[in-house]
Amino acid sequence: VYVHNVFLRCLCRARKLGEAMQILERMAENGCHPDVVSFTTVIDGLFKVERVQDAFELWYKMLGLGFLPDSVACAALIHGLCSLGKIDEAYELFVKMIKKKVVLDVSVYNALIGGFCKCGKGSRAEILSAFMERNGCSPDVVTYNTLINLYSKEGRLNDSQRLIMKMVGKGIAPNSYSYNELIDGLCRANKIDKAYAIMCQKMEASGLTDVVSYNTLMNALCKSRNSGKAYNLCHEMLQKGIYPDTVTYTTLVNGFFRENDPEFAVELFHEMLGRGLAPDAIAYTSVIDHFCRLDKIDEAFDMFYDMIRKGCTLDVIAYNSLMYGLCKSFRVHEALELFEEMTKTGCNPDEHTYNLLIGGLCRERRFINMARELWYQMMEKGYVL
RNA sequence: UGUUCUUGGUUUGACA
Repeated sequence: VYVHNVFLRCLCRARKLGEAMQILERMAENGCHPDVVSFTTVIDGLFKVERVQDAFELWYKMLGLGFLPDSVACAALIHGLCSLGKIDEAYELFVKMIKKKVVLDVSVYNALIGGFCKCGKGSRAEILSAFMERNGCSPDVVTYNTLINLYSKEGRLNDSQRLIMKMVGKGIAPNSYSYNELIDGLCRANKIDKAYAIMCQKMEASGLTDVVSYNTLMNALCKSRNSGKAYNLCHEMLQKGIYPDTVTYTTLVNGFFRENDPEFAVELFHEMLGRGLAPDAIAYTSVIDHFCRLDKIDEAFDMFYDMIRKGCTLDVIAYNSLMYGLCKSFRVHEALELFEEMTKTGCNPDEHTYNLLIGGLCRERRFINMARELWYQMMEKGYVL
């Protein structure tokens, strides 16, 4: 079963859910009966490719076979729903569980608290974290981190710091997530020096500084047009034995493109390849986007094909970037072809897609009717121009 | 062997 489960996980991570489901079906025939772990793995995988319906069917199938979902399975279900914006359904399930007097694990609470945070209902997240205590479930480091992140994103830096003090007081040691979230909050409030100080003083002391800490600082520097300073941090991190990753490079590449140094940006991209770091969809899209802005559509397309060749999943942002570039170069027609393609491949257009296409179509009088058509389509989906 | 928390990519406008 272990081997099968590991294999299932691999398939899910490669987004091969069809195969994963087949394997799951056939396991019993091969005399290897799937367990809760097998089901949870695939259910989680289905959510990650947004197949809610299938995930639910598998969940009920699991129940039907007499399996009792454990806390990990419950958390996976709740989180899956939340990650697709179905917070109300997640909450309903949660309430049902409470009513049945099921003893909920801290990770189930955490999943729901995170869901509330993500959809902008921070106050409900706070309420829930207070509720869990009363219900006999103590918050753990993840609970605290979830709230620290919330506060940091909302700019409530004092609350973030207060929470770190509080967890220490309760004997829960803050980890790198806790501090990285705080650092990120400080950076977003333009307090980069303070963020750096905390990294050096608090994190360094407990060996918590990691690549994410540096990436966070470097991103802040790049955003404030100090990409050079960000780049210099590379040396410092290497001295500490922390190695730049794909995120580091992507951050810098974007920084230098934005500061009108495309040559160095491209050089960094190649340096990344040279170090054996595989660019992901975000790294590719960044370069594609900047090439488009520089009217280097052909180079952008080269990257796009490269990205496909490497098996990166083309997401809505990748399509949007390229379509934007095409519109900008008055190649609206090709943009519309891509639009069709993305719809066919099951990549759903978002608000940005419609805005950019309509913007592109309006630039030429002859396309004005098509613009109108898209506008109606957009409104049907509940987007606003 | 499975779940929950942190960093990087896309649209338009207003003001200056």
